[in-house]
Amino acid sequence: MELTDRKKKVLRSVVDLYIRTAEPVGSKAITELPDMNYSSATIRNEMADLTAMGYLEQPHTSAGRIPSAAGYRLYVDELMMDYRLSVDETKSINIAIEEKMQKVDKMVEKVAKLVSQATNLPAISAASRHGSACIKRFDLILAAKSSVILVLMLPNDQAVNKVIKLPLAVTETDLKLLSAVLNATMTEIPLEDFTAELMEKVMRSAGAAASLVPVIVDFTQETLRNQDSTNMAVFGQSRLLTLPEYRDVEKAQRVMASIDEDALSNLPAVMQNENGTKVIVGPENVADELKDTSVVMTKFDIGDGLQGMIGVVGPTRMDYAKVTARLSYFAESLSKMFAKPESPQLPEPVPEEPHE
Amino acid sequence: MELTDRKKKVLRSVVDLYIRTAEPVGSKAITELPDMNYSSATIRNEMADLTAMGYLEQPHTSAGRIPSAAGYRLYVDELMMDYRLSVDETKSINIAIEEKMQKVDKMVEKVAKLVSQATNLPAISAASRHGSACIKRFDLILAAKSSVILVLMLPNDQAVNKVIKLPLAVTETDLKLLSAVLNATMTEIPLEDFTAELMEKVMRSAGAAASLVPVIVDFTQETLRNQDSTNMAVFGQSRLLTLPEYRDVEKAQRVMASIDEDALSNLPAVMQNENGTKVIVGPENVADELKDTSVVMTKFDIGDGLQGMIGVVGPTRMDYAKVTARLSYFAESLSKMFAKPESPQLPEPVPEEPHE
DNA sequence: CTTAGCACTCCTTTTCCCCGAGTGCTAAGC
DNA sequence: GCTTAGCACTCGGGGAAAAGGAGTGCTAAG
Repeated sequence: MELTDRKKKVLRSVVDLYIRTAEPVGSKAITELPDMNYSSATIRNEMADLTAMGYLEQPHTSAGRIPSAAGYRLYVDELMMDYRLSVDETKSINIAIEEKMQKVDKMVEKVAKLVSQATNLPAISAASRHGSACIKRFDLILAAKSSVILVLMLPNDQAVNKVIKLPLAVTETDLKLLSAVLNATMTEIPLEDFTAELMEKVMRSAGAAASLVPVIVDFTQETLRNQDSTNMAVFGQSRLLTLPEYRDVEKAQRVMASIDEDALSNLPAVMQNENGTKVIVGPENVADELKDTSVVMTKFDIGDGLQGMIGVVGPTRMDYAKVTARLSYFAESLSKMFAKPESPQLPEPVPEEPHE
Repeated sequence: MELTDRKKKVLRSVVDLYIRTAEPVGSKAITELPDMNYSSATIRNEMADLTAMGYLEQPHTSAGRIPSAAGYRLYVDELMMDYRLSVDETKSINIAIEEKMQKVDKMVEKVAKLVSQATNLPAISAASRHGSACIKRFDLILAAKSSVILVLMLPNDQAVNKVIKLPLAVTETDLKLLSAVLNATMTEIPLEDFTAELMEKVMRSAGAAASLVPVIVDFTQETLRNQDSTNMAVFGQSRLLTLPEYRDVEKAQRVMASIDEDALSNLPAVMQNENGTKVIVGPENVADELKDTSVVMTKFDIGDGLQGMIGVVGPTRMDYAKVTARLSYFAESLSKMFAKPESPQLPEPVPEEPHE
């Protein structure tokens, strides 16, 4: 059977209405829509066809139709009208984002909260590294006779440090040498390249402070491993409960628990290879508990090799048009924000003045 | 009317049973308890008295009794039997805690998760600073001709850093001088002492690199402010939905939303002046939405002026004995864990020595 | 191809009634 | 005087039955 334009129009109407009302849509409701100059009988025939084609479902004989997963898919891919954000909406998103988000991990939490408020759905946000992290620079600071502070500089200009107690005294000159060696051999390389040979090579050229090398390498590897991990936050789970589909407590509980239990932890990885906004309709989810839950996600750029992601979780009946529009706008604004230098640069050069 | 021993015993039994069953408790159920050698009529009389005294309530005439807030209060303060943790329980808590918790903020999240799992209730955990934070040590590292890395060392050996772009070249010697000045004047002092005079004093002695001072001071203040803030995490909200009192979705939604909306953000402050475990019974909560929700909290010591707190949120009918026992054990184990030095302490900053 | 008409389905809501757990009171018993 | 057996009464919960109604598929006419 062919999917005529009229069938598409009917399908779109059914999805639109169902999104709004959460009730099965009957033929009469469709005829009452503007631009639908057919009788209910005609619509009924079309709906019967759409049901046969798998785009609609019937909860029971004497009920209206609801979209099937395939129906939603078609709707998302082809039928839904672009939702235009109102000036108010863009304004309030911008105001929300403007508030300072200093550290990336705090930012992740705040963004989740904002997105959740903007969509009235539980939101996830994450920051993860694409590609391997590396160390940009090593510094060794002599703190006292027998202890050294190791400072690792990451590509995003964050520093990680560790205090190392020494079994024997080291001179500042030793440390200079060692840090030169470290900076020459162990910077800009990914975790995988930290081989035993590399370590030996470093140790040979490390001179008096060679005994420090194993500790340093260990800590460096650990740091890189941590860097590769993803930072995720979820917010607003309770909003699920405002929706009629989650009147059923059991169902709500299952979904919320599976959100807690990291059912979504693979999303950042999934987004890696996606562009734009991705919609996962109900059964397309891998996790069983989310089979009747949809996920909409989009990514944004944090810079420094960090990849941001925001998304929401909601019922398959979710206002995809509105949600994708808002998410995209969020992502865009965030990308812009991170593109701007976050902290004010030093003021114009001032000529040194003589003083005291 | 006097609260005889028998009345207390009856009250305790009612609370115990109601905690277990979530159903109003009738006189017959009480008589069936071991150690209750009275007829149901006698118990009925006692229960009528307890109701008159305000410790019990009757949902409707022909139903059993449920404890009132006052009843729970009395139960928590005087009547409940100590719950002894089984070896299995202590073991599993210890195993859970043993997993490395490196950074304090990650730790906060993990602990919330663990507590939630151990109690089957939503858990809150927080780390907050009592008393003012300070900087333990400043380091300036010359990264390139015109950029300097500022590393602030906090008392807990965490490092915070910032890259400062310079308007003009600075020598390593300039930086040595500046960092010596900073370490001499700006370490170990709280945020409040960062006055304009202090800054001027530093600038006068800072030499060639004086233009860096404002940026450094700004960043330092910001860092200290951040340190003062409380780090909180909530986990396991969905567990509320497993309890019969939250069959009512509206109610669950209200409670969960108010947890999200920081209704609990004052808890760390409240705990400041408390010792041991604090139980807030339903209506004792300030927030209206939590009037029929109880909170149990306890604190633990992280060291370095950081105060940890863990707590759970649940129905007024909550197994206070079990929950307080588990929380206390958690707190104890965590305090112990943080008492072990995780990393060697940083020695005093040493006066600069001539080198090269 | 469209549409009015109609019989039919079956879910939802409402109503009604019964059941029984639990009560308070009274009077008898220890 | 405290305890307890007995009893009439209350009232919510639950299930069956009935009413209501939205929506369907089919047929036949336009």
